[in-house]
Amino acid sequence: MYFGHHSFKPVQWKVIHSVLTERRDNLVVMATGYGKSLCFQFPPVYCQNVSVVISPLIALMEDQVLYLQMSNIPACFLGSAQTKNLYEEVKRGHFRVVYMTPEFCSGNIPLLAQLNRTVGLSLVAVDEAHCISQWGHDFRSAYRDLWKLKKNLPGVPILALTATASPSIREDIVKSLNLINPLITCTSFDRPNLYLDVSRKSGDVIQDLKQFLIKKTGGGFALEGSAIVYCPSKKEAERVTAALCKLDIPCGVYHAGLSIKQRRETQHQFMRDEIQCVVATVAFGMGINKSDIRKVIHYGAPKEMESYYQEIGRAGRDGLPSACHVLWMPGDMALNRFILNQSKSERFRDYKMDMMAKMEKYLNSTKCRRKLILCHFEDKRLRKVTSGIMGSSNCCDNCLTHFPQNCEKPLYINQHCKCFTQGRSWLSKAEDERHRQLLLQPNRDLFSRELHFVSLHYQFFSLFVLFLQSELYGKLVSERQKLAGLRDIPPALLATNKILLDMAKSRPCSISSLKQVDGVSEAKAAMLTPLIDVILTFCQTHGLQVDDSSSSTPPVQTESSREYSSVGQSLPDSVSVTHRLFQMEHKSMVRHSLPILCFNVSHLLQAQKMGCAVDTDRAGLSASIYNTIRKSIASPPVNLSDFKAIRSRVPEDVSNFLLRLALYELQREASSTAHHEISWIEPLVCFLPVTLKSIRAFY
DNA sequence: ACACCCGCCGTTTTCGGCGGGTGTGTCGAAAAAA
Repeated sequence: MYFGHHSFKPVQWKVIHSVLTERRDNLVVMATGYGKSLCFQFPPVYCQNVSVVISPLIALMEDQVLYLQMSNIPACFLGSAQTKNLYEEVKRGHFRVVYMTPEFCSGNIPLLAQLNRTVGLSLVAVDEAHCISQWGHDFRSAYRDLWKLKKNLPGVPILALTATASPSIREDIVKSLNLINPLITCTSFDRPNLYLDVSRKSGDVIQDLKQFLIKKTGGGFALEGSAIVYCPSKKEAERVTAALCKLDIPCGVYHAGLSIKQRRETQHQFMRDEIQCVVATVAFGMGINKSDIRKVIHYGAPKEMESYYQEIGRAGRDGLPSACHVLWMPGDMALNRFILNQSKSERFRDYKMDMMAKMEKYLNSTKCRRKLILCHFEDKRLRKVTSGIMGSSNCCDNCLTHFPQNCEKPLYINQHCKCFTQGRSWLSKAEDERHRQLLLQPNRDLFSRELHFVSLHYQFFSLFVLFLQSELYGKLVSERQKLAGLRDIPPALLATNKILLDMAKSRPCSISSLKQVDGVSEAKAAMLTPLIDVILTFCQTHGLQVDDSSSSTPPVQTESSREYSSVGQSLPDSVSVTHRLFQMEHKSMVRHSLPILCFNVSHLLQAQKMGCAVDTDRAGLSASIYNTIRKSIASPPVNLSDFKAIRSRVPEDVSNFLLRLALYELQREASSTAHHEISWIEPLVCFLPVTLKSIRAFY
């Protein structure tokens, strides 16, 4: 099986089905990361013939060929950069997928026709089809010649694919390629894990960018995760690079003024995480297939919504939270205008000026940025895409109304929240293994703040509960790095972060269970075998069960995991972890502290409710408190499930947590079957061995 | 349209102001040059 454990997503299946059964033309507008490649890679493998894929960039083709070869699918590319003579092999049908540039394609239509007669073409795919409209007028006239395909290969379905196309561009694509009655498929343009914001720049690079940097303990600055900084000109890119280098941030520069060798080197270093940041012009674009980019910063106004969306689309492809910042000043528009004025075609110029005006409107807008972007791309006749978008603190600067404008959210928390002052000092100490214990003091202010703020903290602290999982994830990442280094390929090509995350969750311990992970093919599974050893060692050390999800292989249990699972078989992961820490590992809790959302002790209550033993005395429920509670609800008698009524009778200094703990005990005593939902629990402070890496990996 | 560089001027020696000139993004193919 070539594609391993791939369940087709509905849209992928719809497209593939229409190509295979109806031989119909398709226009596919598919969100980044949805998997549009599968639409043209699967049919030729299934039909045992060949797909021709038109792609604008040689680097892009090289990447995809490498990826397919790793999955044991024969693939190649044809064009001026191809040094080998592959024509005979192509004609013999040796390759399933043949990539080519539009220039090569329009000059070699007879080759395609011959291929169709001998081997059979399952389809011709035009990848990055927005190039037809975006560049077609000016530079890539070859894209405009692709109408020849339909004329010369009448029976072959044409598949136009893109991740960025507004309705007018979609129309242009259909017209330019001469598609006949095409099936038009659009997935949502929404990228919920991207936070968007816009602010003004001063021109002082360090002052402008410092807000996105974190201070290292030994002095100097660093970025959190990989980042791209887009600049409007080559000169500006060099200036920004120099400024970041001054701050000791490992970064590289990328623009068309550099030699191919230099550019390759920068991209290479970036893909292998040898540098944190690439400062670039728009030259650094397509083919950047790095899934863990955490930040895309535009240092200068983007030209238009299409390119902006494409550029920010490079962030957070692994689905983890990422941020996209624009820093601009009105003067930036002048350069964009100048460049546009170079164009001879008046119609083209007018169109682009229009697009630029839209961009400027976006930059100045106070409305939800996500909605603005979606409105730009969605079809007016199908106005439903934006309906599900709700403003939230994770969405954009305009939905983050209670934070000061022009201030980055995490930065704001770092600077203004007392709780995080401790967090920061812990982070700096935690570089040292011996100090990796966490005691966060509570802060009552926290609760008087708005709901968004509390939810932010919830998001942050709920990550602690996942610490074991993220610890394993960190180990898998470094092992992948090692493996990729040995093979001299980009780490993401070996396994995306998404795959590693899934592995950290399900902890596969055999090739067969590894193949159950979405996106792991037969060939990939074989290459990822060393990761299984990492998982096994980790699980043994931490007493974790392997093969957490349903798997054909029987799970291996260690001594401690058996002991553990015997008491809490059906507990959710997070509850199990809490319960184990408290009950089995005797981690201490600080009693009578003010409320803090660092560790959800409702897990303890949940565990208790599900029949697990909880040392109530150690949790703070002394005999005297227990008796006080018992007395205060005894006369007149009150329904044990009426928490509100009970709360009003019990002295205020007894926390909700202790009260609930006592109530469960009382209920158990009374053999009552009445249970009630826990709506709000005061969590307590506790020690938790969280590693630095685990927090960084998730936050 | 705008930023930036360079050289000149005036005045009086070390530098600010001014004005003119220049540069300002990207793609692959192919032909021509080295």
